[in-house]
Amino acid sequence: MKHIIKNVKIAVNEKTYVKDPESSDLGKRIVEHGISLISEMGFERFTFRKLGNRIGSNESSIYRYFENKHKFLIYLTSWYWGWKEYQLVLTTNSIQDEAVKLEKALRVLTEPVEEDSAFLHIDEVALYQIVINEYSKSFLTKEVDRENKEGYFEIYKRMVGRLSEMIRAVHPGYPYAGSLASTVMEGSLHQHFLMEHFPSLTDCTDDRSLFDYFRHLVFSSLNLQTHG
Amino acid sequence: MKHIIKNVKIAVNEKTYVKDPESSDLGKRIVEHGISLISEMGFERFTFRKLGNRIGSNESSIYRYFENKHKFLIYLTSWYWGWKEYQLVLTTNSIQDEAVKLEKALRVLTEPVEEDSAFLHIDEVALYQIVINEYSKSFLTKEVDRENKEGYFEIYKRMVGRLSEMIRAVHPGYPYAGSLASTVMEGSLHQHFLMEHFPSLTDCTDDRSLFDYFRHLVFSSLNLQTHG
DNA sequence: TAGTTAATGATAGTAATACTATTATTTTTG
DNA sequence: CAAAAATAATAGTATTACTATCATTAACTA
Repeated sequence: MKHIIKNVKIAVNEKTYVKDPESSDLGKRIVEHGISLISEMGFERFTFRKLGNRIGSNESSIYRYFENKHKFLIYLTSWYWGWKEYQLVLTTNSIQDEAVKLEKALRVLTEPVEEDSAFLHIDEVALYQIVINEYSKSFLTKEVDRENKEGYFEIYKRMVGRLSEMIRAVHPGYPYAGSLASTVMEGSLHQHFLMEHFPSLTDCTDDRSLFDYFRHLVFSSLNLQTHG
Repeated sequence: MKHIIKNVKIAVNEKTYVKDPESSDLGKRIVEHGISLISEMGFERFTFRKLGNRIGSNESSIYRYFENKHKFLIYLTSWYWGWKEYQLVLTTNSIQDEAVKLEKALRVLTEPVEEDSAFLHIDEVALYQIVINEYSKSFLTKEVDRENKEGYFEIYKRMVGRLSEMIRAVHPGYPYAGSLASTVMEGSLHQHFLMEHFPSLTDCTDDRSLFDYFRHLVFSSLNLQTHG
């Protein structure tokens, strides 16, 4: 991913952290090794104590950055969606043809995640694995309504909104733009998971076929031929 | 739900329990109140100790039925999918027209869950809420491959298989029958969740529109008009 | 440069969780 | 009625998810 603007910072809801991890070296190491630890051992087994050990720092210091591991997960996944949104806007912005724009958006959402050299302490590929395996856990909770009110899922929601706008632009009369957009967003993560763990439940074998599937799904829903 | 055959028992993988909860009164009370407790407080906050307190029984007794709460969740959700599969087979079996059959299958998957008087100790409506809110957590783990090998997700997989068969029967040349089937299975739970917690991300407002959305999605993917 | 403040680290402690083990009591069954 | 099976009671362990306090180090300021 190449950036036009240098020194971009992905903005994440300030309520997800106690102290901005971007503001210090320790904060960045928490994020960096938090990503690797969660992707290695999974969110359930991950603890701040283990993370402290890994970075040679103290559990209590991590609590000064994040209230608990749930908030930490929301921080990380929000960062991911903010980063993806940035890519989405950047790649689709200049496209005039609405169908081509929508197709490009689907490509951004399904294509393999690559390292972004603009954020040295963040391993986007590992973070993507976390999003695939853990993102649902951030909202499948009893606190979801309160946390939603507090804005923890704003970026994701904005992204679904952008995608449904693009769908509506291609076919203004289609009545399920929001549902289709959220199906694609969630579905692409799910199909990725199935590719890795339940290959018999999907026909997708790589990112290319994943894209083809969703392109076909969306464009036939909109009664259009694909542009590939 | 009316049953043709009386005394049906939903078969769940025996490895999910230590002792079959259907085999005793205590077992049934564990299942009955386990469902209500999990749906009330969510899976994270649910513990065997709390369940023991609620049913006036002992924590250690519950461990004689289920190894841990994760296995308990897999038991409950497997039961749900087994029950749904039974309905799916029963309602679609006699239908000759493949498109009508597929449509009926989508209806079974999206229609509101009703109490089934054949299983007195199971509150299917509450169980459906558990499936919506917690099912993903049963496979989004680091143990998923081992547990998949041990057959914990067989019923769900069989159900996706049945649905993809129906899709293929309607349109043999369609190359994404498995992906479409798994998208519908997971997507219908997800859209239900969105209806309750993120209404701005979906156009579905009730089970009727949920069905309409998925019918349109599936049938336009297969280049067919709907039969409604 | 000393003094203050801020950041981090070390240590301890608590309540709850997720169990295991042992023994006692009750219920079922032959 | 005795033996076996099921359940209950109690206790105990390691870990988790924190909170609190105090010590140390780094940074910045008068």
